[in-house]
Amino acid sequence: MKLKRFAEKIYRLIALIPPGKAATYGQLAFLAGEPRGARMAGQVLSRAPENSGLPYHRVVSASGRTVPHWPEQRVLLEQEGAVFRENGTVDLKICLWKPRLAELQEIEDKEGE
DNA sequence: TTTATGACCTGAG
DNA sequence: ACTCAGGCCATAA
Repeated sequence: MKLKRFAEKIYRLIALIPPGKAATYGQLAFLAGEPRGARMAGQVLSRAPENSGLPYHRVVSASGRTVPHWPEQRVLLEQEGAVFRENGTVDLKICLWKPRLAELQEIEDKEGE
């Protein structure tokens, strides 16, 4: 299953997002090697295990919208210092995560495992 | 096989 | 600056 590997990458990427910052589904999908997989990324997260310790709350839509039916997400982000705008979206102008190349290379396929 | 449904994205207007 | 239609892609019915 290819999706499994995609999901794996997504998880590893999310683990890299620092507090106070946020990544978008499309961004993650792209970094995972699936430029048009934004939607799939969302799907992966929606089914992701709840208690894996990963900072799922640091993933928002490209417009900065938080997850529907999960108001707590905003609180978590604000506690870390993330900035929100009047319209209730994350201010990506400030909080968008910009990964360094070095970190990304760590993620590169490890085929097995 | 076809249709509906999302934790989506982008370009128009 | 915001809304929307159309495009996108895997899954479920």
